[in-house]
Amino acid sequence: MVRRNVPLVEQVIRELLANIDGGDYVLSSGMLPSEAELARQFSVSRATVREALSKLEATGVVIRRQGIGTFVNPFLVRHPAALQDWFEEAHGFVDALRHLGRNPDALVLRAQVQPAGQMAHHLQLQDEDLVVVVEKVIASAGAPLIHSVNALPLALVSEESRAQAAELAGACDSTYRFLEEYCHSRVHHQQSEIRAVNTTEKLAPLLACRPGEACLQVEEVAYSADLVPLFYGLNHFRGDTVSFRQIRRPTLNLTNMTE
Amino acid sequence: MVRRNVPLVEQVIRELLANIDGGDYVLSSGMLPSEAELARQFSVSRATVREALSKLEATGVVIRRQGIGTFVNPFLVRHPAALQDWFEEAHGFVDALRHLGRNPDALVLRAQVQPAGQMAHHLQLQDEDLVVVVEKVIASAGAPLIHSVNALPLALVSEESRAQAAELAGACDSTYRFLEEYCHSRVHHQQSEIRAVNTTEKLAPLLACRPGEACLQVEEVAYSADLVPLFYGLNHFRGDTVSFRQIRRPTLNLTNMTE
DNA sequence: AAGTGGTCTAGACCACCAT
DNA sequence: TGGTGGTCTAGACCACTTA
Repeated sequence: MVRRNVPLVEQVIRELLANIDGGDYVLSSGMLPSEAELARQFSVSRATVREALSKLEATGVVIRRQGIGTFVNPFLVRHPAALQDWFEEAHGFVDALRHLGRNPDALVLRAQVQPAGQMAHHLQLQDEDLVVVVEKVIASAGAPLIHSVNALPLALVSEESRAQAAELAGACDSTYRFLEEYCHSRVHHQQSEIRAVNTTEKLAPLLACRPGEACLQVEEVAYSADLVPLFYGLNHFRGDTVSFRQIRRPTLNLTNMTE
Repeated sequence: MVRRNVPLVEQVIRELLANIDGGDYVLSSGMLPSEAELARQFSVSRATVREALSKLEATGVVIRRQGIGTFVNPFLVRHPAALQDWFEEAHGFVDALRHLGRNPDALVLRAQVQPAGQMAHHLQLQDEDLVVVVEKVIASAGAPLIHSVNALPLALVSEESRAQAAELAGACDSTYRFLEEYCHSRVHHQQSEIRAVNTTEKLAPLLACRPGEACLQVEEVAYSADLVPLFYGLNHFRGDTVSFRQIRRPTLNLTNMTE
């Protein structure tokens, strides 16, 4: 059942990524062939090549300089992990840690169905609507790194799985995977709020640190493409061992018209 | 001396933003006119309209849904501040706070020229190379919110300003502005590392909080388009009053080919 | 002057969603 | 079925950088 219709742009992106990973371009000062040349190589129009390069530029893989050329982002070559950074892609922490070369274990503390309560408004639900809650600790090399609580509206779970939702969710090592598997939904974007807080008495033993130690709190809501809230998450990261790396770029770089 | 050649795409973006701000589209379920219709209205090709919409989509202003239409992001309507969020645009904290409706004051504690020392490697300098250092506290409504130390290579400062670099930098309320004004450089992107730390004895009085309180530490290096490090910054945010909001999206959403 | 990326056009067809 | 956004083309000219 291979009914595919892979867009040309995507094929071009794959080719380019493969060549970059293969080091073909990096050798010669990191410069890629010109857009016209790539269009010839791939037998596509220049517009298609440009579309592909735009996406690669948006993710920070390449850097384009007018009048000069397109280059592989040298920062990527030095820190290849940055590409799969949690902040760059909307994926789970477990995946992110795996990409970073760590070997994470997830310990599920709790997986149950309960009323949404305080989390209701984040998910646009009523207080008494049911959600699937999974609480877990993610550890690497025996040391706990992250404590997370995720809540997902029970109504999203497909009917045939709804009865065993808690068990299935507890067995799944990522909320994202659970959504795709049992809810037929994909995360389109995610809104996060990041704060620094002092570890509470309750949380400290779970993160194996002293109460009062600084930790990062990330509160997030994931949405589908049609803006339905998919899940709410409250995560705490050990401050001394976890940090976020992020590359920010001005996306809407309008020229200054006042003069 | 108004030598402008504003790209059509940019003019279209401005028009669209103005209409969105004016609420023209929001009324009718938030849907924008179709791409073909906009092309007619602005007398440009559909490709130009699409380019403009792509940029607006990348910044989260609009959401496009195939087969349906393009919509103003309803989240923006509810939280208009998110658009100018510090995390979305590579601009200074002072600007960001102003956009958020607060009225920030910057108190300069120190503005001097000194050897780069430990900051050298972030800026790709030698330890003894000189940098312009500005230390300040940013407060809103009398309460300190942010403590920041920024260091910028003296070599970047244009020759005629170099002698008074420290004074000029201290007088400038944003490193970004200083770079544009006296270094003829623009920030292209910025790499940040975000951690949670406990406030030190030294820092606490500057942020008017108790030692040990959790605060957000953001360490960042700004680069020009040609990857020259422009400045290094070490910032501390009061944990109880400041939080970062961020919208993350998977930028490179390749379809799964394994099947 | 030659080569690069940046902008723009006019037109075509496809995939998706509503009705 | 008709309208929407998604993909793609071929060709043109401009702006910028380097030599």
